[in-house]
Amino acid sequence: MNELERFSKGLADINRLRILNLLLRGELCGCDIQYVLEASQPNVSRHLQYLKNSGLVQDRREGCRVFYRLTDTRTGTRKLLFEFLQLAFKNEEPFRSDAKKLKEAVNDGACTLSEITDITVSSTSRSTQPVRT
Amino acid sequence: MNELERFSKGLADINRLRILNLLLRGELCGCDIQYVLEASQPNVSRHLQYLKNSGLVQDRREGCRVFYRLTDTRTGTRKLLFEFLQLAFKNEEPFRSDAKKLKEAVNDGACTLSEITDITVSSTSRSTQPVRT
DNA sequence: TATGTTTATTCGTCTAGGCGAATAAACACT
DNA sequence: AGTGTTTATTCGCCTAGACGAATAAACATA
Repeated sequence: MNELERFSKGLADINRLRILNLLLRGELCGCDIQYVLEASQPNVSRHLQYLKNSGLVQDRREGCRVFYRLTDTRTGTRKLLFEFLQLAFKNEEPFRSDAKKLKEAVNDGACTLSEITDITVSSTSRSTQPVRT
Repeated sequence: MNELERFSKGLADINRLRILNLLLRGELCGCDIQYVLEASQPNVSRHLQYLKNSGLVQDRREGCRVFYRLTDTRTGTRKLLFEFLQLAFKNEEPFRSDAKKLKEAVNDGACTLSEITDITVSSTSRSTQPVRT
């Protein structure tokens, strides 16, 4: 399967689009994604694996958490794709409310957010321990 | 289903991507699309219906032929999407060879091509009758 | 070792959507 | 009416992929 086809199939689900929308704001751990999407844990995990296999997302383990981030947003087809998505997400639901909810979660002390691009976060809002169960 | 999701599902098949690649060159009738893709007639027709339902393609009947074209490439999310696709198709197979084959078909006297954007066509190459069975 | 947290996988189930063969439908032309 | 061209749909079949429940696995820490 060629690259563009893999990317396109990666986008072909509303939950995966919502995840990409969140990851455009920076690296996130699985539990925060799950919190924003209000989806089941296996659901979020499965879609994250699908996105990894599509070549759109990478991950990194840190203790018992896994952090997910977009793959190489600076070159090639992915760069163009992420630029398109950034604009397409901007004014459509549920992407707007998801972004809002993510911002509030971060302010409430969500797991972690490195490299915030689109929303402003005070440095005191970061914690190593989550506030939610 | 929201607009971005419909568009994304519209892209999630290699034959539909190949069709969009051709339609980026201009309006085309079904038989020419079928000729370039070397797919079965029901296959091409089904994917064209899917693209119509996704809101990416429109059609227009003219006699016993139906001509397909991209929907409103000049505004909103579609404009951005088609700009992305135009670049993404540029250097990847099978989109390059499809474009080449389309160009040759047009020079050989394919059905019709209005509004050529990417390839040059001599005015004498257009005919109302197809050369192929 | 025992417990809690986070993530991944397996299982069974279901639906969307892929395919070609065959048929129908729309249209042109004689 | 009859024939040919082009497009759409139906049929039966099959696979990919969606889902939650349950379980396993990875890790931290008491």
